Amino acid sequence: MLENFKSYLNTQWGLPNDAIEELCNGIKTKKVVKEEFLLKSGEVCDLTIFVEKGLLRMYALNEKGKIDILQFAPENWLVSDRGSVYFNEPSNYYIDAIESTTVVLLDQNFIDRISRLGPSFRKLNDRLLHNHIRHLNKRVSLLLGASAETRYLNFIKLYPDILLRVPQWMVASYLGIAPESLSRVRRDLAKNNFRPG
Amino acid sequence: MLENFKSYLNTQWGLPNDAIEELCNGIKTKKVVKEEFLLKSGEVCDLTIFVEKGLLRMYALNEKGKIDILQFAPENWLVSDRGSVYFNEPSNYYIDAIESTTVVLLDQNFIDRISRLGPSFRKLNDRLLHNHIRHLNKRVSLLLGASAETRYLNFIKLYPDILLRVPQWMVASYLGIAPESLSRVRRDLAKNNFRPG
DNA sequence: CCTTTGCATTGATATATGTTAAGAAAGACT
DNA sequence: AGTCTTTCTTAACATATATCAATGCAAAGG
Repeated sequence: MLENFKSYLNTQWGLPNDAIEELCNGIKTKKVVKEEFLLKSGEVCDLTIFVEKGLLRMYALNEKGKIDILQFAPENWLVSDRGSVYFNEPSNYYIDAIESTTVVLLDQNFIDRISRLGPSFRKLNDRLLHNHIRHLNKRVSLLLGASAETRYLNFIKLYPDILLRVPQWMVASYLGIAPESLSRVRRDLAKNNFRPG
Repeated sequence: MLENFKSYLNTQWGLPNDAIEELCNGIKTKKVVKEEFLLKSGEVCDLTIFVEKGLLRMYALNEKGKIDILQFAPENWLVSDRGSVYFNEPSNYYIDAIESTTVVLLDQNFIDRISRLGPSFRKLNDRLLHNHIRHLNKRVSLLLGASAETRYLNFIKLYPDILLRVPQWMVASYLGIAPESLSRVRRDLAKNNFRPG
């Protein structure tokens, strides 16, 4: 139970095993069935989600009422609307389960407790924030200036595992193109002897 | 001299005036002429730039060799490739001056000194990071699912001042469209009695 | 086992946006 | 003032991607 989370606490947070057991006592976990929501637009997001097993997505609804996927969150990922948490304001995003998923819910109480154990949480969180910004900058620049094909190739390199776990239309949604367009991009790549992986 | 920066230190960082004078002693400022670079792709970014007066931009070159503007930085803004600073890796971005600009260069030495003055710097930095992520998430979701017109209208609302200070083709570059397309978007908006401001 | 449902693919067509080229307007420089 | 440069606009045309509709397929559920 919670193997991934405990291993994460150990390797990423640098916590010793006894502290981990201590921490995990009052911890909230949850089984999320496919299509169940952990956050809906309009709600204030008050927690960070660690994915123990399974796969989540975070998305927005666009002006045409369609889903735009901002990010996927497979095992060992943290996902949250950080803006909503930090500024305590309603979120514009949804987080739900693509697969049946086991998550660890990190609320303010947990953050407080882990912060008291030393500065390592703060350091990790700082790294996560910077990494997130770096990643988003890259994403923005690809969306600004790269073709659908380039964006798709980049996606494959970055998330080869996710590619195999979600339907193609979700990849298209992440890339900002129609599923039919992605199908054609793939056909053209195949024509030129491209093989993923 | 450095009025904006000092006022920023006071109101945003919550520093008292004597501490500010103390801090500003060894500080590095720089006059940047139009088109002069503060960061080039391939360099490791080792500082954060505060814009005292003037206007900077941060951009990437796309696969066609064209400029994609990630952000503008007018007075009282901080700009930096945070990823490059934090992970000490080469940047993919450029930062240069759109107008003749006076900047304050915040290097590690400055950060160290200001950190010693108390926890308020840390808190502000944390807020800046979260705000940045919130902003980038919004930008990504607009690029994923909104039309050029919607993105332009959003830009006007968000940066009415910048609209008047940069050539239209830079706005187009920020929006991820060709300058001719922006021209058409504007014509169509005008046709329907739209007036900015 | 059959039906239903969701997904991927394809073709035909539509639309938004890009490209090229030209000219007009506005600034910058001498 | 005149010349050069940059910017903006417009038009004609090209292209990437979207939309609509139909089909096939495979997995899920009765």
